[in-house]
Amino acid sequence: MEKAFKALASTPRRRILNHLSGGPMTVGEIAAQFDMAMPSISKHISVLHDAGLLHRQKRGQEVIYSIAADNLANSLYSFLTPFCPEARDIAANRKLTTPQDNDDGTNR
Amino acid sequence: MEKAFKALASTPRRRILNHLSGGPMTVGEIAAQFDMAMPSISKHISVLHDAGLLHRQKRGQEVIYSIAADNLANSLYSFLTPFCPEARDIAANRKLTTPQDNDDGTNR
DNA sequence: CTTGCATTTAGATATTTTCCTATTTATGAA
DNA sequence: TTCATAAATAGGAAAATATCTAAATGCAAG
Repeated sequence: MEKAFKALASTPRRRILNHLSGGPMTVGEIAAQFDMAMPSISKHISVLHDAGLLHRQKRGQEVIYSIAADNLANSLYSFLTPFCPEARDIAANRKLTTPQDNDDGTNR
Repeated sequence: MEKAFKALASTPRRRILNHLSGGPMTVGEIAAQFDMAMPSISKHISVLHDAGLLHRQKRGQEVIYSIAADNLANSLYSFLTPFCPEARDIAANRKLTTPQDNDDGTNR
């Protein structure tokens, strides 16, 4: 959870997540949205992936990332629950409604 | 929201929030839980307060802080909604169930 | 095998954050 | 007023983060 919060503490990284909310994208497609050198974007993406917030899938020479919605929600909900107990309710039945949940073992 | 995420990205600050989940406390009471110099704690608290995550109330020479549960929930929920739409439901009726919501204008 | 494209890694530098000690401010009590 | 206590501010050193350019890696096509 530590990693998730660190990952979310950066505006570029939150913007990357927002772009990805439209669906899976390659690194190049993400980078095209930013006025930032490719390696910097790549680093941000890897921080998000390291935090378990992104899924990763290779297709040829491209790498496609998508939001790990489940883990994103888990991190925030489980943090929030002690302060705001009714968050538990939604956390409980989240699995029923969350859309994407594909996976990959391709860890570098 | 930027400030809230930055504030939450620190382990000591999240620990402070956890301590405060037990109820309002003075700076000294919080500091007693940490192996860290008082000014450092004071700074962490002020970062949390700046982010709107803590309420502040003076009583004599003491300053009492408490969790601004509403804003904490708001920040996280509103961020999460695009990725996890069902979060909206809980966000909508949150006001009905959230416990503490006292306020103070004492802004430094 | 060589070339080209997508992505990542390395290394350097600038900025930001963290945490300390010393000092200041604000309040209450003698 | 003077002294003591709670909290905040100031200033500085050390560590972490962000970003760049240059180089390396992985894959596919000719």
